[in-house]
Amino acid sequence: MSKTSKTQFAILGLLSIGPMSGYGMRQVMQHSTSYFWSESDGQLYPTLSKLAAKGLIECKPKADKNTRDKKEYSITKSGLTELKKWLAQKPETQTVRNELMLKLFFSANVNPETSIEHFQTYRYELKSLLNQLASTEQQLSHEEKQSSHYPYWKLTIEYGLLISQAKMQWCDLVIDTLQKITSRELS
Amino acid sequence: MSKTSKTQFAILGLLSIGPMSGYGMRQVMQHSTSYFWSESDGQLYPTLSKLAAKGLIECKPKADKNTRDKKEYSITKSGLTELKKWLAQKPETQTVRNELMLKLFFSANVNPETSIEHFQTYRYELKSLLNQLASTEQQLSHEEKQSSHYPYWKLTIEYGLLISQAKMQWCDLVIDTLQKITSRELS
DNA sequence: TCGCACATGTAACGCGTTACATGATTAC
DNA sequence: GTAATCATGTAACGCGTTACATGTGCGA
Repeated sequence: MSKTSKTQFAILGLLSIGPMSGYGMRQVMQHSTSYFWSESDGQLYPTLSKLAAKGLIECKPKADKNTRDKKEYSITKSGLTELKKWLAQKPETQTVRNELMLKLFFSANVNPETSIEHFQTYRYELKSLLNQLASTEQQLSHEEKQSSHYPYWKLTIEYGLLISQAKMQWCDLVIDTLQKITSRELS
Repeated sequence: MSKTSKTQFAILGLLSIGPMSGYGMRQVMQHSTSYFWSESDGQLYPTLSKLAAKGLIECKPKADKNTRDKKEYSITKSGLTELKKWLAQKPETQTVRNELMLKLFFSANVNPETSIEHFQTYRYELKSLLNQLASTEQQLSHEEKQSSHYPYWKLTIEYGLLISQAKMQWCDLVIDTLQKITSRELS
């Protein structure tokens, strides 16, 4: 049943915040949602055209300034209705595919040192995500505190922080366990 | 670069544990890895044929008993080499797409009650996953303690437990925050 | 003037899900 | 006898990524 692409709703959602260009959407997603949602160009631009054709969004080419190719989109009434309809529906529980976990599950086939390296890299990646989230949280509490979106955005950041911290703790457990296997193998 | 399907490695990995039928793989995945990895029939069976054609796995039709259609596969030497090669490679950091989070991010557009319902459902789902993981952990410590896979399988379960608990705590935070918004709106 | 960020799009291609198709065996 | 489980497969279809294509404006 997960047939219909969610790209359209990601776009409608972003435009519910305010008018924006396709490029602007990419920027926002890269800086704010990348740890739980992202879109590629190949999805984004064609979907913008489709939504405009359906009348869910409108395009106002910025001819007023200096006629760059820039296209600014905004959400229409029917677009907002569609978005609200989707938001009211129960989120589908998606099938997960975590390669790191799949590898760990079969890692009895390789020496523990190999796995330890992977997890040290992973730990480092988690750390930089945590730093990034912390600075986004700071920024948010300064710039958006009055917005109706604020509590919701704050909750998503909270998710990122809590889950990443939990993953990091688990990472430490993994590294510790694997190191014990190594020393047991040596003795 | 994430072009090559990981289905083949999931299969090779399962066969590194022991000989198994396609159906058997489905069972194992459903019971042991579904919270971090799953395969659909449409991926599984064609990939089995491809791997057999490449000589990475072998098929021994169980003609000895009562000639059911059952096919038992086992991994070959070159298959094991391929698996180890993959395990040694750094896991790719995959792009995440979490619909629950995407909805939350835009939920200022709907009333908080709607979101609260979604999160109560989600919380319930997390709870049953936790129960399932706890019983799997019990089973594992009784049946597989001697296996070289044991520490690795235990770590994956630990992941499931820790992350699900963190998600549940966050869930409580979300529900609590949304309820405060509701009561503020009423006053 | 060179390279980067801005800015929009298209085409190819493989992946993965869903639904369909088929049939045997077992338990009630 | 009939429903559920065991068991294997195929075909259609859309989704999403990657790479390609193109061009502007700006700062070093």
